[in-house]
Amino acid sequence: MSRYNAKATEAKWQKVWADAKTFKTDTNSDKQKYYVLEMFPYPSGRIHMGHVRNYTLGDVVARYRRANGFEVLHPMGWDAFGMPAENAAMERKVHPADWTYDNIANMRDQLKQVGFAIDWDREFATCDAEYYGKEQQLFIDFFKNDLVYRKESWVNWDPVDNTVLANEQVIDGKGWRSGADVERRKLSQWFLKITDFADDLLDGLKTLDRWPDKVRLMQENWIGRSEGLKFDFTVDETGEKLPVYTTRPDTIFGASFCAISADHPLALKLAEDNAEMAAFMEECRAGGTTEEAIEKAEKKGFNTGLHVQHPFDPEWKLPIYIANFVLMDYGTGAIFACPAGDQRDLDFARKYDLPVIPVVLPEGEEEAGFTIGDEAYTGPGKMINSRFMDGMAHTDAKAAMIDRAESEGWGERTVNFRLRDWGVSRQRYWGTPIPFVHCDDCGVVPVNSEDLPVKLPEDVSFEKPGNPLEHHPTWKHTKCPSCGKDAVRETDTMDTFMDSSWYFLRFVTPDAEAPFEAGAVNEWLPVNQYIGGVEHAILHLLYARFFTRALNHVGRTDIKEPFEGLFTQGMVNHATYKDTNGDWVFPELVRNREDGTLFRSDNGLEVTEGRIEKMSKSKKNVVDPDDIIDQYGADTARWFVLSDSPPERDLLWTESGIEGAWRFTQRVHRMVLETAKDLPAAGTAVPTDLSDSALQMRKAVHKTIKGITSDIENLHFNKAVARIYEYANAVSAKSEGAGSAEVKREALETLILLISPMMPHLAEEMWKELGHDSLVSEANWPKAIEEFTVDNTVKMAVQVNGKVRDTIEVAKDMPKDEVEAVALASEKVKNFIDDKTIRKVIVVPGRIVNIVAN
RNA sequence: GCCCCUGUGGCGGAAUUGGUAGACGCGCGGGAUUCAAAAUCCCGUUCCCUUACGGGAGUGUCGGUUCGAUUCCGACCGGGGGCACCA
Repeated sequence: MSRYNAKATEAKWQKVWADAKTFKTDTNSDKQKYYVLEMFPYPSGRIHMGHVRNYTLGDVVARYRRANGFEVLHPMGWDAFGMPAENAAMERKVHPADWTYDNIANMRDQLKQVGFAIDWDREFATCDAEYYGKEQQLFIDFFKNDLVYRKESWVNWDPVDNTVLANEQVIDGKGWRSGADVERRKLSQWFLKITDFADDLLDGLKTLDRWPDKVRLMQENWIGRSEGLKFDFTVDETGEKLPVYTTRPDTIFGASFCAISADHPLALKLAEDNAEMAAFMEECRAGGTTEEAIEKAEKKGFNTGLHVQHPFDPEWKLPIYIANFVLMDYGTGAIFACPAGDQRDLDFARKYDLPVIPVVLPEGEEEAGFTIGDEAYTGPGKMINSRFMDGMAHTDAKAAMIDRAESEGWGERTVNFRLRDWGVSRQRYWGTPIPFVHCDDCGVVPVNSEDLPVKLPEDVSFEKPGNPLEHHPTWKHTKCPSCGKDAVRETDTMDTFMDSSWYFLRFVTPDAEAPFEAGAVNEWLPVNQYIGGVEHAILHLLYARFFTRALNHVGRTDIKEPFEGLFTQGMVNHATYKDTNGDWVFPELVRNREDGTLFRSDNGLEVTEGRIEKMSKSKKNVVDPDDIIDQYGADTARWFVLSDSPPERDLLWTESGIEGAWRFTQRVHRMVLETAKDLPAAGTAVPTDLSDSALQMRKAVHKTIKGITSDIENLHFNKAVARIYEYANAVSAKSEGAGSAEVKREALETLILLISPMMPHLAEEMWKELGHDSLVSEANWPKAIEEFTVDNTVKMAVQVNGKVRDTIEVAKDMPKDEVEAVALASEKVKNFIDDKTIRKVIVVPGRIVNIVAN
């Protein structure tokens, strides 16, 4: 018997599907709709195993839903704008567009080889003017609805390359290319008012019950809603107001200083004639801006010499410091500090020798001896040293303080968010141009919609540092859309997260004149199952949720949430290898010696195996999907990425694992070919009279259908794979007598149907081998016949004092007392009860009997 | 620093969510087939004691709740992730 030729067979069926447009979606179908989407890829050049895993997961869902009668939308596109294309342009002198479209062509070919059930007719790239022109339209819509504004904002500035750097391009405070010290600069930039939706984005999380809890929690923390008190201090020396926000108004009598951000207006004003202070503020700005950097940095301050009056005692003066841990973006950019109740404040107070007054007494502590050492106390407790709040629980004190401030009129209850508005300006070429014009007379004016898209100029140079749009000779010179006078185009382009915030809408009606057709979008959205990496848990998913709300707000859709179900898959890992020179070695070059040591096949150097890590080019622990498909076929690769690990966890890629998967594809092929000729014709009914072994097999068939169906519904693909292995063993078992041939056919056909979402090419080939003229991709998902999924008897463990001593097989519906009698009758059990007295017998029907004796 | 996740044989992982721990796969050992190999098939495989029959221990560590804990609670130890211009 010939072996299964995966390569030829897979190409054959891919052509059949493509020619027949098997996976084309009818947007206006009457069938129940199901939208399954994997996060679209960045066209980096070649697909990697992470892509194979991601798109295979989605493909199983898509094919499974199709088989269950849904009209499935499963599209593919390209997240095609972004920095790597510009880097390639600089390094290799290729145009970003050429580089990107070449990469797309490559990756499209690669993806098609894996045999995904995708409607390729809907494909687009976000760098198509056709796409980003619509995005510009939406941006102008948002502008007209007051969701877009401009403000000054800080950027990382590379003074040598004359360019704005992304955080990842700043390494130890230096520009990644120039090595120059990075400066912070203020630029006028475009923002989207995501904060308008902060409460709604938070509330919406509660409705997303098919999202991982982890992702919802991350978003919740990101939005960071807090309730507190906002009030004005009075600056003692000047009488000015200094607004502060605090989430701990209960600790106000523990206040020992006031801290303001280095970007605070008061600080800026004071620094005008204080060079030392200005230098300190510069130093604050030079530090990292990430939360981590701020939290880890040493707490430093600069005494302004000014004071504020305590709100409850005008004679009580608190010094005002400029501090490096206070952010201008959060709250009012000014805080009062209670060192006893906040670690940062405490570190600061110790450093500058400021008072530390405990105000919250932990339970079990005596007020008399209680002091704060090196650790602030942030937990619950009773108020002390706090006048009218003394004795209250700290939470009650917080409410009482806010109430008092409000009734006395000097402060107000305030909800604050950590979430900041979304800065979408990028000073780069390869992105969606922001469709605005700067006119001396009319100000900032949107481009007229009939003039969209504002296309990127093609003749650009990356020789000069900085934004190519900025120094293009003609592109930015235009006429004002409003008054017609000479004017200048905006040269900022949009954050690529804009592009990925609505692509899932465009897929529904990819040829629409408008960005999308609302009617169809309202029918198809939200996406029923969205699948992608957890690295997008916050930004992409939050921006997409915001964008969807914004579109709803401007009247373009009826939907609020874009993704009903979310699944975040794990990474693909592989062992790392290093040779004796300390160079990383590709796994394909590593060979085994008899004694278990490793060497390089190309130069014979000794190799040691290192840690298991995420596949990455830098460590060379990568396996190229093309090589795997070439060697084993796409089905084997698909089968392997589905097996072994739960999809939400990391997958360990191993040579032996992929070989195991390959053996199974061969096994299925062999099982069908060896047996097909002896089977009754396709469509033969299974008789009701069955021999014992035939009945046994039929039960396995229907139990398996039931199990696999539930596994796939719950995305437990690794369990489905394990169950199919078990099932294959059952189908291979001998069965003879009445009905055995008919059951064998049913069993084999079921096997093929069940693997068809996972190994579609093999399934197609075997379906034909079993005598079918139709495509298995068009076949219905098998239905379990309930009567064959249940057994009349059940095996139960019998424990004595919690230890299993025997198992009994009893009728499924046997009453408890009878089960107990059977259990007690067991010789083995009797031996263990011995002369002990039976105190209690617990019978859990169908599960266990536990006899407690002593 | 803060927040979150995770820990089960030699390995990846199952365990109907409080009810027989180790399904299934990989690896390993033994056997069959073969002139031989590849491929394939069968048997065994948590650890310790025992020829066997059996018995004991066991889900990172230490406690707790329970008739019963991989599962729930507390503390600790190890590994991983996120923290605003990478996408």
